This record gives sequence, C-alpha cells and structure tokens, in this order.
Amino acid sequence: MSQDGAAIHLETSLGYLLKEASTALRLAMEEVLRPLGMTVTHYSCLELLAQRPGLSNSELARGAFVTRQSMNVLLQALERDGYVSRPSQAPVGKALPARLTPRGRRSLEKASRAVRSVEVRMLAGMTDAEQSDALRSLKSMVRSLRGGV
Amino acid sequence: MSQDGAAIHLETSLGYLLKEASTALRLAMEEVLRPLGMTVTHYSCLELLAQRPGLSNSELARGAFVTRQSMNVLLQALERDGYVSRPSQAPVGKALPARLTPRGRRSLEKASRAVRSVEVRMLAGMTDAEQSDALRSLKSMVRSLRGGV
DNA sequence: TGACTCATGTCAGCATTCTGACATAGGCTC
DNA sequence: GAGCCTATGTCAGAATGCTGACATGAGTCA
Repeated sequence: MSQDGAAIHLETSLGYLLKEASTALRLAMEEVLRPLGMTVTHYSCLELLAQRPGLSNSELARGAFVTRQSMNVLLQALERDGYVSRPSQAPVGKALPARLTPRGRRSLEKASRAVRSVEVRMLAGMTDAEQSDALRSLKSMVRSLRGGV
Repeated sequence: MSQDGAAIHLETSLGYLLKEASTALRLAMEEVLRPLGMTVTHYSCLELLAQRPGLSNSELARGAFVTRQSMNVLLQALERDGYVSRPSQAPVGKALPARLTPRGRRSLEKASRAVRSVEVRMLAGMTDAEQSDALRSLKSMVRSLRGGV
C-alpha cells in the first residue's frame, strides 16, 4: 500500500523532520539504555546532576523537559534506590538540592558511554560546520517558539 | 539556585538541543490544538490521511511516530466518532485502508490552520537558506540513527 | 503442498507522563 | 503586618503510549 511516491509536503516540513529526528534519537537512546535498566529521563536526570550538582526537583524537571510532578516520581525512586540524595530540610525556601551518590555516579558512567556512542553515530555524516549550523538553527526555533502565541 | 553560569556541554550538545526544540514544538502545538480538543498524534493522523488517503493503521503509525498499537486505539476512536472510515473487509491482506470522512476533513481544516501558525512562528527568524540547511542536517541525523547499532 | 518468514490488526497489561489540586516558603507592594 | 503573586514539593487520578502476545493473510522456497 502507498507505494505512490507522491510528493507530499510532509517531507519538506521542518516541524515533521524535527519530530522524526527526535524520535529516532529517543529510540536509539532507549535501545542502548534499556540493557542498563535506565530510561531516557532517568539518564537525563543523572547527567544533569553530574553537571550541575544541587539542582532542585523543579530545575531538573525543566532540564529534562518533563513536568516537576513526573520528575518528582523519578527522584523519589532514585533516592529510594540510593542513586541520589536530598536533605530532609530545605536550606532555603522549599527547594531541596539533589546530589549524586557514589552509586549514582557509577551508574551514570556506563550510561554516558552508551549515550555518547549514539550521539557520535548521529553526527557521523556531518561536518563541524554543519553541526554548528544545525545547532544555531535549533536554537533559533526554540527562541521563536518560546513566549507563547 | 543554580545561578552559576557554568559552561556545561549540554548547551552545545546537538542531541540535547534536538530534544529541547522538539519539546518546544510539541508544547506549542498542544497549546493551539487543545482548544480544538485534539492531540498532536490525533492531528498527525488526520493530516497524514488528508495527504495520503488509504493509508493503513500500521502506515499511519509509522508516519506519526507511534506504535501501531497506539495508532489502533486512536483510529478506533476516530472511526467511532465519525472522523475516519475503514472498510469492514480488507481489499488485500489484512491492511484496512482508512479515509477521512467529510467531518474529519472539516475538523482537520481548523487544526491545520492552527498548526501552520505554529510552524510559521518557528521559522520566523530563519532565512530560506537556513531552513534548507536545517532540513538537510535533520535528514542526515535520521539517516545515521536508523539501522541499529 | 507444506514450512517458513514477514507484516498486519487487535487485545491486554504496564509504564510513563500529564493535568488538577493543595499546602507552604519567599518576595513584593501597600 | 496584611495581602498578593510566584515558585516549589507533593499527592491523586487520568491520559497516552509502550511491550507482550496472538491470530491471520500473503509471499517465498524447497
């Protein structure tokens, strides 16, 4: 079915391509993270904490592009399993700064290698200039889309 | 918290930017589709059927980047509500070619306008050349990511 | 013809994320 | 200080998508 090579503007829609690319990336990441028993959000949370120790739940949620409710569920599980630690009392306000435990750091190392291999593969056919252009284009799109209608 | 402007390589990771951009696009689409009682996948399905009448459930799933199981749930709802029609018997094999009903077409028109406005906004700050470059970059990434490890 | 492989439609159960809601902490203005 | 707004953490329920599984239809090959 649908072997008609009809020229459809979906193929030239940047929005559609963006979704296609991010889906391909997500699937590739899930594929390498699954053997480690880790989801993409799970990995994102650990990676964020490694790079910015002390992030709060809400900040992690924004960094991983999920709601703070979703991140809270994940954080509680990570804390229960000993990958992350949070103080019982907030040093200021209500925000609880989270940090990786040694176990969390070890877990992240393997995941980082796996994810890095995916990113390397993704960039395989692109020159440095093309990567810079793509980076700039994506940033422009994000800027334009933010800030409501 | 985290006012440290630490230079982190997340900001220069094409994978991270890709996720950020696609999230921003998805949120913007959800925002304009919600008043119409439509989800992004819902809209994608109708748009695909408008451009390629007769697509099967599995083909729609691939086009909308979800599993055929998920698309099946959606298609059954769309069929029940009179937006889409499928024959009770498969003309060949098991694939049931789906088509928009007049009601489905009317529903799609409003959604298309809304989504188009989002895409226009997204491309606002980019020249045609930049858009072409971005398109090519995204296609390259998809190519590289497909085909397993 | 029969065995094998592949794609499809579909059902069931599970995982993940979301929306809605509430209480609390801090900053701001009057 | 009182009132207001915003941000945060958290709980509960709903929506959405996924994996696993099964049966069916078509093509391939011995």
